[in-house]
Amino acid sequence: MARHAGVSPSTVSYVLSGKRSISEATTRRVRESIEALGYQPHAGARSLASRRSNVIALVIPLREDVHVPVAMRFAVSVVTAARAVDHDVLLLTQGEGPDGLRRVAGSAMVDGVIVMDVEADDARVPVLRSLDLPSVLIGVPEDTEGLTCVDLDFAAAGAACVHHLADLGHTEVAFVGQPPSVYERRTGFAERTVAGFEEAAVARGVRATSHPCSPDTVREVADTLVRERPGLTGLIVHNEPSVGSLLDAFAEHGLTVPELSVVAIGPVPPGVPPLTSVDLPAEEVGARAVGLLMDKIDGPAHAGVTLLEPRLTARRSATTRA
Amino acid sequence: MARHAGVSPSTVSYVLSGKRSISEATTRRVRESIEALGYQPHAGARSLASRRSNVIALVIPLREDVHVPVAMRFAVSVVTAARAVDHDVLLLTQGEGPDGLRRVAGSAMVDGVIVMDVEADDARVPVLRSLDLPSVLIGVPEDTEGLTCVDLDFAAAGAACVHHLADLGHTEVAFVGQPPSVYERRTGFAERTVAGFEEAAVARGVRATSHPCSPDTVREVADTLVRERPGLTGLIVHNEPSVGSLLDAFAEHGLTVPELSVVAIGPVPPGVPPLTSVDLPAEEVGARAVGLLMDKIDGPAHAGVTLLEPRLTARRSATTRA
DNA sequence: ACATCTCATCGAATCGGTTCGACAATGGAC
DNA sequence: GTCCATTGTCGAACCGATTCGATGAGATGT
Repeated sequence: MARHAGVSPSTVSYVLSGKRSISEATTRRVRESIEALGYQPHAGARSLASRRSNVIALVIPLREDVHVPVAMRFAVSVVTAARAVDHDVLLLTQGEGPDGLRRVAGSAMVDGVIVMDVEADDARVPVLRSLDLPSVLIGVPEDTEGLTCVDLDFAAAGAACVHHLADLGHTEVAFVGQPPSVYERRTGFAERTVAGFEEAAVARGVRATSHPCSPDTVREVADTLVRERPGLTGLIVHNEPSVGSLLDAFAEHGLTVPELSVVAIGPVPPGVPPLTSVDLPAEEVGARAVGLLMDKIDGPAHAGVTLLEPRLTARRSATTRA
Repeated sequence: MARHAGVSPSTVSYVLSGKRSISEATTRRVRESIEALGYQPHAGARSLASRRSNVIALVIPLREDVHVPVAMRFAVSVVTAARAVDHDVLLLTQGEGPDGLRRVAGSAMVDGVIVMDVEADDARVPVLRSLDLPSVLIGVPEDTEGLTCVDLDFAAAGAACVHHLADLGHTEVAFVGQPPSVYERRTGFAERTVAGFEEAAVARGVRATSHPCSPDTVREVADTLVRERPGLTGLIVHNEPSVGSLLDAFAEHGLTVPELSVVAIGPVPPGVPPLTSVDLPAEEVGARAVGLLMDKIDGPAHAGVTLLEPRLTARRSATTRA
């Protein structure tokens, strides 16, 4: 390569990295040779010499209770954002657990790591602390000391739904959440949503109850609500995969939207009618996570928790109550 | 590291790779040092010297019409299988298209690539041919010359469903397939399933029609079938995300399972009643793909198309017709 | 005209492994 | 006791970039 352009290897490197000034003429010659030879620097050599692999690791969950399409949106947005800053993404699954982190860190395969689906007391967090590998969590554990986290402000999201319904005049609402297992393993976002919901309900003087819900307890949950909360007029659903069948179950009891006002948290399920909802801005979260990670990779960045403000979009599945 | 164990670097390398015989005593000493120091070889240095990165690329689709959970199952099984043979997985999205392949190949980032969601006339195929990068396709394009492909035998799957229904005495069946866009871009598996279905229907003398179906045409499709195929008794659904709402739509016309016999192709949707179906063996496909890729990486392997035999599991959503 | 400074480029060291040829020690075979 | 093969280990070259100090050529100041 260098020979083809008639310059030294170091010159080529400087043309590519721009770390020293190179004359325009030389730059052109080098670029032409690059083009002509289809030259691409050897990633391994580069990472060896520069101590940068230009790869980040993404740990994705593969638990059965996480909603896969949502996880995938995060993953795709992370890849897209990473590519935009010239980085590739190595896929780690939960399978290896903390050891996977140790491995990719120890072998210098990656410059940093993004961890999804963080639990309140996550086994990977101490490992990250001990590893001095730049990392960003998507999600918020209990103890965030020294950590960099990004997430939607789920507490605010839960509260926003309550406020929306309360503003419309509702005084009897219920929250239908994630499968029980999600709460049992203390997944941050689920807990925080319920907390935000309950707090806001108290503040607004709204009668409220909350109910975990998995795909096969949908009917049960609906039955219970119809039976025990006869005055119920508002429903907040934080359970994307089940919202469809949940509304069907209510319909069988004669309760249909918008007679029953419904607000969803999460991506809007394709279906009629379109639901009033707080969207989950996966693209933004992914992009922010990558941005923060890059900051940490070059330069000692400030740790901290970034919570994205929820945005509620009214779509007429929630209506005024006298 | 080498110094800590009192041996030369090459000896360490041979202990790790096993490419030369090393005395048991030395091996033990080296292993102890590895343990004590938490030593991990530098991936870049290794790939530079050995011309092997021990990383494979996985190109995953992110089109809106592919069913994400299914794609994810493939991805996870590929990662798992790759880890089992000491390889990591680099995630590429469709975003970069063929250039992504060129990039990772040119920079020697990966030893091979697995491509998912292959179309009949896929733009990435010629690139793969030109790249001399070991590759395996999950899916089958039109021209498979020189390619290594793995997939479920979707034609056989489509046929198996027809045979199952025909064996049960059905003579009027319909096939509800993927969204129109999937056929328009000529995705291999979708085309082959319909072909297998139609062929088998002719062979068994069954009256058959096939119908693309997207989430928002579910009702339309059901209406059409009820109206135009009054004698319909058997339904084959190759559309995981919509099967639930499709059956609901039929139910509204008074046609319920198992009065209407239903056979699904794809992962069984969680719900009652459990459907008779041909499962999509994602784990096996992923593992096979990785296995074949490893063969190609070390050793000139034989190209060819591997089609996994479909397995139909009767689950009583399809019943005898007099 | 001379010292100084800047700009562009080069050479050499370095990153941390792998691999091959060489070599000493050991053990049989004759 | 010599010769040869085998086994275990080492040394050195090499993989292909990056990076830093050095250097030569011009430009600038005086």
